[in-house]
Formats: sequence, structure tokens, C-alpha cells
Amino acid sequence: MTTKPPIDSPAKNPPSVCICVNVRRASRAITRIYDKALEPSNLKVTQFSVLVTVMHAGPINTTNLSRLLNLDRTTLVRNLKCAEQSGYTETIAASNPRERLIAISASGRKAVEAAMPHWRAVQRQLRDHLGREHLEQFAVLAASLEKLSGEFGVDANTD
Amino acid sequence: MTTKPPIDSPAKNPPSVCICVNVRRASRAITRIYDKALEPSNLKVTQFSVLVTVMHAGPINTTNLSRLLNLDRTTLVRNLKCAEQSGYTETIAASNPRERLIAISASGRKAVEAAMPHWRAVQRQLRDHLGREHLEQFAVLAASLEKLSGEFGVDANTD
DNA sequence: GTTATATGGGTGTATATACACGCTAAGGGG
DNA sequence: CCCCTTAGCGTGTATATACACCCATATAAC
Repeated sequence: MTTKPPIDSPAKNPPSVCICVNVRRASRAITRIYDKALEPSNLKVTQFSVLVTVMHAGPINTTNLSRLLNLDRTTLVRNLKCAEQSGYTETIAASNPRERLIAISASGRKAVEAAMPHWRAVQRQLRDHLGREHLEQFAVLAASLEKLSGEFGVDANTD
Repeated sequence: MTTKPPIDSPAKNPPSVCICVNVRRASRAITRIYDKALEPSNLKVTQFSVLVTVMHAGPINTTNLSRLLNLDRTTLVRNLKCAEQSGYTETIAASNPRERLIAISASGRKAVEAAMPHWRAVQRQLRDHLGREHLEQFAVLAASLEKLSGEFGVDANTD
């Protein structure tokens, strides 16, 4: 083991000075937490969040849905393909013939409802571990970062 | 346009109550910012962070590098394949015959040095926009989230 | 000595993410 | 009527991410 650090100084998770690296690391870590929590419902947090948004925003086309999620539209198209293959969403026609609306299906609604208690549980656990005020700070900063991406001209869906 | 929101109330970036969704959205947004800033150097922030880590941690095997990055080891293997194809890293033999060490190459070092000014610039811009204290808060919270993933038993590289 | 465990490596599959690019149709100017 | 912009949709390609496995070897347990 040529490069292994000594056991009593693990050199794990060293803090980075790079804001982006920190956020990406946190994103990976928290995604693992939520995916594991949602495991019994057979939904990953990505699919869960898309389904919840579709459920609330009603039948909606991909462009507007991608704006709601601050996600590249073409990324959303691939994500929705999985959801539709699982039978969780449906594509229905709109008044405009070349427009297609995404809607949640009955089984999609059922899947979200099955996942919801697990989501609530992990939300509560995180709030207990980190403190409500810290989480509110975090939400505010995360929102600021999103706004910044607009100011930097790198918003999702610039087309 | 059946579902388009009115122009004066864009319904963009609505805040989510889900901590994970907020972090993931922030991660996407900030990644877009950094990738665009690093564009002239032909490096994305992911590759940049891996190369910087390899540069500082010296020749290192994938298991220990993945611990440093809090990244799944098999994910790192794929990321390193790209870096090696670009000629930015090399794999060298270790004393242990079945161990392989990742090292940065001369051109990898040059690429990092070319990217560094752009990285510094975007770091400075972000600090100016968000405020130093906010960023320090953010770093602390991000680190807490990473620690939590250990406590929740979903650390990267549980094998 | 054989088995069990830990440590080194990698692949297969699935999903997430985004850019570049292309196609189609609606509507506005000339 | 023709052109051009715009708003809808999708694909090709590349990369990022992680889980479930797999193989090989060294070492500890028995």
C-alpha cells in the first residue's frame, strides 16, 4: 500500500477551496442519502422530483417543465423517457398539434404517494441533524447560486 | 402554448422544500458557471478537480483518490479513462505488483496551469457576488452534508 | 493447509447531464 | 408569396455517477 494514509489521519473529505467542487461533493453525498431512503419505493430522487413537479404543474410541455426544474430541456427528455417506460408518465396531445404535454399516470401518482413517507422521513432526519436554521441558510444560498447562473449567461435552456 | 406561464410571472426556479433537490439544482447551476469559465482551457470542472487532486496527492491509486474526492471508485475509473485518453494522466506501476498508481503527465500539468487563471477569476466573481461569509457558511454546510452521508451509511466506496 | 476476509483491480448496466445540431410548423415583414 | 424568426420537438455524442458484480492476491483464522 504505497500511498495509503495512516489510519489515524484518514485524509478523507478534505475541504476544497473550490466552491463548485464543494457543491458537487455535497450533491453526490446528499443524493446517495435520498436515493437510499427512497429505495423501498423503487424511485430515485431524480425521478421522484420530476414526478412531483409534473403532478403539481399539471399536464405541461417539456420546455416549461425544464424551466421549472432548472434543467436542460434535452436532459429532461431523456429523464422522461425512463419515467414513461416505467409507466409513470404519459404523453398527451395539446391543442397545438405539434405540442406534447407530459402528464402523470395513475401508477406514477401511486409511486409518488408510496415514496412520500420515506421522503418525509429523510427530510426530518436531515433537519434534526443539521438544524432548521442551517437548512434555511442553505436553501437561500442555493437559490442565490441558481440566480447567478442566469447572470453569468449560463442558464439552462438558452435556445 | 397551452401551459406557458405569463411573461410577467415567469414561474422560474421556484424554491423547493426538498433539501436534496435544492442542492442538486445548485450543483447543476454552478457546474454550468464553472464549465463556461474554464472553457478556454478545454477542461471541465470535473476533470480539473481530478487533475488538481492528482497533482497534489502525488502518484496515488484509484481507491485512495476516490476517498479524497468522496467519489465512487468505479466512477473515478471512468473519469480517469477520459483523462488518460487526453494524455493528462499516466498509470505507473507500484511496488505491489497488482497496484496501479495514477500520476499527472507533463501535458496534464500544463492544462491545469492554463486553466488556473480562469478558475481564480470565477472564484473571485462568485465571492464578490455572494459574499465571503456566505461562501464560508456554504462550505461548512456542504462539509456537514458530506459527513452525514457517512452517518447514514451511504458513504462512497463501502466495498 | 484450507478457508475467510480484506485489498487491489475492472465491467455491465442504468441513469443523469448538457452541448451542438437538426427538423417542423406558426406567424410576421417585405 | 417568400423569407425569417421563433417556438415546439428530438438525436448524437460525450461525460458523470453509482450499484451490482466479477477476478486476483495477500493475510489472518482455524
